[in-house]
Amino acid sequence: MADKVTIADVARVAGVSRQTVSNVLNTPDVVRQETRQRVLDVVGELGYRVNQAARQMRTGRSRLIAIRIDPDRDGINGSVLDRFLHGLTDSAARSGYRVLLYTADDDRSEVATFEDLLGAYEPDGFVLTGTHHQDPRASWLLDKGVPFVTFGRPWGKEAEARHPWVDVDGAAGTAAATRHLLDAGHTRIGFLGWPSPSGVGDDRREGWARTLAEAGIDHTDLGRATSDAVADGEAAAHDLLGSDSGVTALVCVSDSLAVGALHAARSPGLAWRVDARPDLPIAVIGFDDTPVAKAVGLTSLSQPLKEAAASCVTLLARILEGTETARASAASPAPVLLEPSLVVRQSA
Amino acid sequence: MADKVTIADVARVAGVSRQTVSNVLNTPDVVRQETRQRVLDVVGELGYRVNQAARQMRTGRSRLIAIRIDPDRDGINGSVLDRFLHGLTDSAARSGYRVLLYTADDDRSEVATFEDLLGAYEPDGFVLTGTHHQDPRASWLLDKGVPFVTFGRPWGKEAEARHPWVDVDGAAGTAAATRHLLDAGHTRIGFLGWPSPSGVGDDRREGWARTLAEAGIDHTDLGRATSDAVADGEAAAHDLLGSDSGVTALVCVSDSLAVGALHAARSPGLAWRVDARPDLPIAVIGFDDTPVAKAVGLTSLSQPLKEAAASCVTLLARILEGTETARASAASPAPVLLEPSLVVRQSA
DNA sequence: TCCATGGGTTTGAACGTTCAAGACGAAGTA
DNA sequence: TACTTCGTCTTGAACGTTCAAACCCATGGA
Repeated sequence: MADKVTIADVARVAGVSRQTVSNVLNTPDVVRQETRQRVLDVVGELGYRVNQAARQMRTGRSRLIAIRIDPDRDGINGSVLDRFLHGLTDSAARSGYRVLLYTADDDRSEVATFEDLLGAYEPDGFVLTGTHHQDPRASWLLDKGVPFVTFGRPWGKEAEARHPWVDVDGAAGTAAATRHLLDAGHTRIGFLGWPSPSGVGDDRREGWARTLAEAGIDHTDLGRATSDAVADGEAAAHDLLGSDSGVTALVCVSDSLAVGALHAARSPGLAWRVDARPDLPIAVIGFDDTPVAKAVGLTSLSQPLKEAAASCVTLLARILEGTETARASAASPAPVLLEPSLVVRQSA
Repeated sequence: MADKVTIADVARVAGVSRQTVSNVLNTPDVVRQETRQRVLDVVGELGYRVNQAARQMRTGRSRLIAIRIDPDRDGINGSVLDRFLHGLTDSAARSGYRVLLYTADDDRSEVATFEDLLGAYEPDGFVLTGTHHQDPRASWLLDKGVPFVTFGRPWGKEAEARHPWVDVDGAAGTAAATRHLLDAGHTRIGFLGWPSPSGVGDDRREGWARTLAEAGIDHTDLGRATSDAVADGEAAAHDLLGSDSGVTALVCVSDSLAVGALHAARSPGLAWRVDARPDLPIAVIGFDDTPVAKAVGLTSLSQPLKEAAASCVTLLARILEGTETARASAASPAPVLLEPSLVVRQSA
């Protein structure tokens, strides 16, 4: 029973032509103040809303931003994307865009989905997450001239400046965490990370290594690398804490590994460590400030996801609102690098 | 540089009319086999994809399903929606639909968003989550004749049969959990829930109460109600375990409360309980099988979110594909009630 | 007086698709 | 033979919007 008010209805009631109504909505400055007001009144009165499909057909702009929603890999980190997505939807709406979801199992099928979407729904732009070395998705979009922003910097060096991106400074985060531990009196501070090469993982490791180096502490053999599962974190932490490295604190690349490390630190087999330094209980810091961290009292680094999402929208909108020429030329907006913040809880 | 292949291009190359191409795609049976094949070949060759905007303008169907993405209230439960959303996007794609996101702070603003979306993007249907008593959203959509499905049954009795819904049987879940505890030898089994009235909360409480009653156990004073936060769960569990109720196990309405209960059960102040029955360590079972549950070894009830999402899409698609008559008449498809499954971990 | 200027408005056309109606030939029926 | 039916295909028109161009009228300068 929806009445379906069209621009022609508004025009008729307001006693003007279709085009004038269109002008009131799109380029108000070319319409006489008096007429403009009259039209706006009628628009409100009839509850007119511009039909996207028709507008899109004429202008080629859908006001749609597409983003992929991941299957939560192994649970814990899932909520990060969730929060980012919420921020994105919110910011996009404020800029007059809506968010369209899609899924894909790997890069190849994601590119196939690009083609599908561009052919059918014609989203104005994409937001890519989880960028990695030699990411074929970015190059494909660049190649086709499709506007996009990545949440995650381009890890391949050469592609660096070729598209806009937003990222969180992982190294700055782990550096802050390491300083926090140094301030608490720890000197032998270990790191639980992911195997290299991993853009995100290497970045986070570097902040820890740099900070220890600055403090004049040799970090040789204080690092471990493993895949991102709680059990792996526990094993690696056991290995590190059980050795004669003297480690009393751990910075971890993720909350998953940190939760594992916490288990290890509290395990009976390592009770002697606690007895050895009762003034310095083993400290653990995670990354991402997931709900799990909150639940188990894990100190962790929180990413400003809302801001990151807002930046993505801002950058994308800037490209989309830019002239065709500006879009074609490679003048992509400056990247945005945000700082995570340390949320201190019981674990450190 | 995208070529933008239209139906006219395909028609020209294949040597037929626009309409024939359209028929090949929409009603293949009216086209001669030979012609059909020729057209399909050209479609593949040129990489033609039907333009949604144009199709939508003509047919009034957008092939878009809208759903709200919540701000994760307080963390732990957030990932439930996340997983549901992924399943929804996946199932929708298989049925030829895409998922459009929106946000809203409360029911009123959500209804306002309905109007906005229906006026502009014209989604074919909505999926509502978090249904509750006297939900104004469902009535508004019913009123306007907009197709929708709710994930969560209608809790107001009278509205019961008026729209299709999908839900997970909370009572069946807590009943299974309670039986699991009974089988393990527990008899004094407590329940940590939310204050009544709460559709979901009352339903889950009922499964516990019923099962105890069936086992001939009086559950008076074995239940507690509190808001959904870890600290609240801990306090309530303390209260219940500390009393002389003899409680040795807890079924909880959510993982948040269960995590709190776990803390309480392990707290030094209650060590005497463990000593009293060393054969029966205090058991805790949560609800939702969140990443937190997995991380802390909490036994929990897992909702079949993928199936739930698939059912939502199926029901919605059935309405949308139905004839106009069927849509107008109140013959809404039968509701779907799915069973959660118990994931057993260390805590019970 | 005539023409150029420019602000404000209107008119036709087009975007790509599908609906409704019709055209055409072959085959069946009276 | 003529009329109907059927399968296959084609032709205008329409969905609601915006672009491009034209129109109208008041103003001002030559």
